[in-house]
Amino acid sequence: MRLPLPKICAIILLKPLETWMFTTMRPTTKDLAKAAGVSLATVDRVLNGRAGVRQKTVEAVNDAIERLGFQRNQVAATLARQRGYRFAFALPRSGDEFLDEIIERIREFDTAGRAEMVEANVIRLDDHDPHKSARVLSRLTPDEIDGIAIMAPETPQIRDALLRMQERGIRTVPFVANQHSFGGGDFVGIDNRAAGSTAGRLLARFLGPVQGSIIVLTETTQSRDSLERRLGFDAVIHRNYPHLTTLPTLETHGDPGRAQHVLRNALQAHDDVVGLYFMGAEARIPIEVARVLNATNGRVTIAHERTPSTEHALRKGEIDAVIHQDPGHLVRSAVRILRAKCENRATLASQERIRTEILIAENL
Amino acid sequence: MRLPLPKICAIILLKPLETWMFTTMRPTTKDLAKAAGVSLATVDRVLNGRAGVRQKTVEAVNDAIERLGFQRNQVAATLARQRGYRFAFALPRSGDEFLDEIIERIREFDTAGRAEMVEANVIRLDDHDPHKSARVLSRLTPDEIDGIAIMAPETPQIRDALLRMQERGIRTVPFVANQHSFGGGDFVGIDNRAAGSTAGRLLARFLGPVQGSIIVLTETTQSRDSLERRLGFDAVIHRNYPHLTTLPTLETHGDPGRAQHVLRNALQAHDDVVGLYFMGAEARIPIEVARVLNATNGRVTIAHERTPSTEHALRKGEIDAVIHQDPGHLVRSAVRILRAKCENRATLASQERIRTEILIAENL
DNA sequence: TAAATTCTGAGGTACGCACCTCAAATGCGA
DNA sequence: TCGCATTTGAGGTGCGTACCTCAGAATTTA
Repeated sequence: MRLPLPKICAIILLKPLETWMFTTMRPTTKDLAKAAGVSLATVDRVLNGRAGVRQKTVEAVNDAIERLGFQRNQVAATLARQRGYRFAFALPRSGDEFLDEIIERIREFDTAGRAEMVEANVIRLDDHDPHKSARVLSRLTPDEIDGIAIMAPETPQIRDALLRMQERGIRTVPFVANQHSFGGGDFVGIDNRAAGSTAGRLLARFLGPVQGSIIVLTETTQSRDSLERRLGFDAVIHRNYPHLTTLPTLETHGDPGRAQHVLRNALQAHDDVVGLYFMGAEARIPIEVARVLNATNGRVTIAHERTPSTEHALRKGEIDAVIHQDPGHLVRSAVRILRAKCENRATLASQERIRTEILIAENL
Repeated sequence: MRLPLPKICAIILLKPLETWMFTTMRPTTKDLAKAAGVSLATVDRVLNGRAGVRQKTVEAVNDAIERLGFQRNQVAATLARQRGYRFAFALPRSGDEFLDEIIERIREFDTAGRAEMVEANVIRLDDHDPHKSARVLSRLTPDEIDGIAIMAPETPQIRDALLRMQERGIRTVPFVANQHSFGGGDFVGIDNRAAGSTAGRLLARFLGPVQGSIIVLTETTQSRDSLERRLGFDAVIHRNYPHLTTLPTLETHGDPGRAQHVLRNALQAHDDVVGLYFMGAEARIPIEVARVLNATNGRVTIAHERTPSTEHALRKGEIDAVIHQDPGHLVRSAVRILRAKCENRATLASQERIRTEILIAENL
């Protein structure tokens, strides 16, 4: 039997150097079987949760796993599966620039992941028809797909479809927006309340002692994200900066005309506007409209998500900071979580926390 | 022969949904051999760069690779290697809190990587004895180690040791600090000039219209990192904020006593200090000293690297922002780069760029 | 106690590639 | 054209696991 911890010291002659060593041999299922006093077949049954093993035997095997420090070799396991992992990202059909970035990262990941037998896919859901979306999700079978990251509104239909998918053995994880943490505390994305707080703090710090009011502009206040960001934003401003006033949230509904209208109105109604907060994921429209109205000039402006629009505006000094979440990290984290679920492994929470990044022109 | 692109459509009945499909079969070395009209042995020779193949044959195989879109199955390749990947991080013996964080992440990675047949190791180098360090590195053989990430001063000895390691077939990558980009443009770490600029911009923005001078404190000005950060910092301040003056860099040499001395002197010599920039990786000492001297109170202060010290100071409001690079990303990126080198693959530059993060209390 | 049921073992194949050996074919120069 | 070195082919083994079958052992039930 090969023990888990025989090591060779890489630099045995250099004792004074602190170094830990490389493991040479790791116990295999064969070692496990011998240690547990059962056959390979039984070990396989236990490891893969197949039926037909007495409780006592299961415990004997688990005991041996513990004793040997056995870890399944995922490389061999993946190869033996005869098929790679197939993950999908269910995203809304209507998208913004940030969504485009995410999709590009998924494509990149898919290309790179081939060699590791991991594939990533995008499914576009009709965001205005929860029934249809739910039907699409309900049609997926474990044959086609191992796991799915979902960005979809929290309707009862979707919720139900998710539950049924999980029952069929498809792993799920809520992704970036529009979803409760659901079915086990996993969630891929930033804490939007903290993101709002960050924006608020930064806006106030950049303003310094200047007094006045702040315009808050977003696509729609209906979304959970907007709500949370607004909460975090207001909390910081109200608690710490009484000389600043936050105006009611304005909505663009994704329409440049309307955006221009509401922004112009707000600027006319309040002659003391010193800051703007573009709260939604689609900052392109607010930025363009603000450019036309010359609204950010002399005011501090903060937007969300790095996209070509925000990047350009940041470089030109039209806006002052961008609160961001890295789409590459989002994608890779989702895949890691889904894969860990497939393999019944835990994930390192610290590694999977998506950072709320602050971008200014200098650290783009 | 199996083509690379036969697909099954996951949602064939849902045409209106945009979706790309899952690849079912990928060409194997066997397919490659058939397509190139050579044997498996020859394919193997070409793929693994073994000698004894006519140029014309090599081209035929490469041609077939191109035509089929062949990608080596890294899962199978890793399994067949009969041994996992062994990577090491050569780090200075004397460390700061940030180095501790990095080491912790290496440990985490090592634990998690076991299942993927990747091991990570730490080798501590004596930073005051380049000869000894070089000797340590020179002793490493490809049997023991596949690649190494190196944080060590750029002495001729080290440089030489690195070259010889590369000749022996050990992959290397400069890591975080003290190293030129060396041998191919890879470097794991942030752009320190940009980091300095970021710090400068942020400091100035937080200060607003306030006039005065800024104290810059670091461990030693000898290091390349300090130099670059200072350059970036000064560039931003001088170009954009003429009402601010940057004072000459003060050095702590890692000594709290000395730190307190130089800081107190500087504060006494200049009664207009409005900001502090703790430029080194070890902000603990400056923070503690500043606390004793009550130096940051009423002044804007920026430090580098998230550590228990900086995190605590940020939460307490003793400092205003931290410029950070994520140690987890550093470690994983180094491993990805080393592994890609081992497998003769390219890496996605966009994925490997380490972000210069800005942390404030709200986005910790 | 016999029969039915549940559990277990032994053995196999497969995944895609790395690495090995040895014989045969090919190309080359003289 | 021969002899030699170089190049190629055929075949093998092994990595650690998944997944399969079927016979026989152990246990439970009637």
